Amino acid sequence: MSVRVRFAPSPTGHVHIGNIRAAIFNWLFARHHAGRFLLRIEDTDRERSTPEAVQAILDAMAWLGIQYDETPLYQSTQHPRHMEAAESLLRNGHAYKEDKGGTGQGECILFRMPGTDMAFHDEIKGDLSKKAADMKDFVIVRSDGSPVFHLANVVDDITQGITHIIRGDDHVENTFRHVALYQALGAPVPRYAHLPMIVNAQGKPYSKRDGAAYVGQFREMGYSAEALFNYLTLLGWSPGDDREKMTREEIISAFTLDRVKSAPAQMDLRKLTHMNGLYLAELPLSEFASGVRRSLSRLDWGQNLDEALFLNVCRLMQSRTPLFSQSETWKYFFIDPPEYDEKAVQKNLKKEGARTALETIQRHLSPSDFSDSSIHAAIRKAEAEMGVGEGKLNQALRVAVTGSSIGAGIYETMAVLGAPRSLTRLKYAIEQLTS
RNA sequence: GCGCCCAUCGUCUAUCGGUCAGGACAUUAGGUUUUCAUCCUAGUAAGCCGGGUUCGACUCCCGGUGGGCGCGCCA
Repeated sequence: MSVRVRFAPSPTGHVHIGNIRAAIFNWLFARHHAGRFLLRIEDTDRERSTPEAVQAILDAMAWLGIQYDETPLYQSTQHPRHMEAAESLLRNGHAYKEDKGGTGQGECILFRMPGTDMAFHDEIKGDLSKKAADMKDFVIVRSDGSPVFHLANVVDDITQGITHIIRGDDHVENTFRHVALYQALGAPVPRYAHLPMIVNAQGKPYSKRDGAAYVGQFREMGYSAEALFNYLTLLGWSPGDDREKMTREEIISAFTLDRVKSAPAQMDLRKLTHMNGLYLAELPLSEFASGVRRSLSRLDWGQNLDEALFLNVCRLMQSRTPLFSQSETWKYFFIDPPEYDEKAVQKNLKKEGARTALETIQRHLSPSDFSDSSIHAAIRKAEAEMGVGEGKLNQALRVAVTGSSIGAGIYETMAVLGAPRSLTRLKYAIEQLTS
């Protein structure tokens, strides 16, 4: 039988990283087995479900390249089927009506657990079982006539012909109920696989309070979809060898449920960031540029930048940019005069000999020949004239021209900046910032 | 409280009874470079505890401890 899996989020807010990881694992499983990956929007909670949240789910999936097969199923359209199932359970004695009282809400429908011990095989956790005494009957239809999650979820999975249910660890206990429902409904029980949770440094479920927790946030922070996808894949799973940075095809072909761990995994933003840097570095310039543009567009100085200059800056900075959002430190390339970092100025410019050094450099620099190699040569001459070692003048020059003590090679930086701007800044620094 | 699950460097992980317990991130020290980053080299760093089983346990079993999840007319 061919594999059919699904991602069944409820559209009640942003897309949590743990949820999207479940989607990724389902998708990987489907692709590995040449099966189908379906999307079901569990929008029965009318109070909390919103169209915006549905869109957020669609956006997150599209961004990460998790394509679903077939038309998405909206759970709210399945109400008749849910009720039909409840009626049939009522008829054959697997369910009964009762007024649980207390709040005077009237009668609801409860599912009658079989009263026997239960067991199922989890593809990740192995054989799991539970004693009859530890399982209670549960509500499947509220007194207001609406179906509860357990019923709707199982009925929809039957409707969609789901063969494998891959979901978060927090659903393990529900599985006994769901298996009983399948059996009472006379449907074949699917295979189950429960993914370990993603936790924070305290071992608690990873939440928005631990930094970024939603897919949209990672995107805003400048992570690339491929890097996030790859990293998430490594949380609770590994290919079995030392590979980490892998292409999608490699992951698909290596992905099996028996290699998924059952212990919770802690999110490590530093490792994600490192991996992101590897991905950004190998992006075609145009793609890197568009990621940066997206990030910069939020800044007051980041819009309508000179295209040729922008591309040159991207080319220069790409290999040292671990996050798109780090481009916010590139302001000095575009805005004159640059913002001078006080500490850098104190350390490199306000010192004995700085003025003379910069003046010497100024004399050797030729506005008509401003390639990085000729700038390089000019600096070497200045150093020779002053009797200092190679590279000794670089930092002072860097601070004078960019205002910052960090950046790409200063010769390349100046070449990108161009002679007029570089020389103007140098002149300004000599006159105003040295002492 | 009851039930279920989990446990290898700080973190993510490899190991499916015999390994100097490997890799990656982070970290430390060098090197390259012009600062930062990249890159290269090297280093520090792990089997929760206690019992068994076995010629031999990180690996299998039991107990303990710790942690997580569940116990809704939420999903």
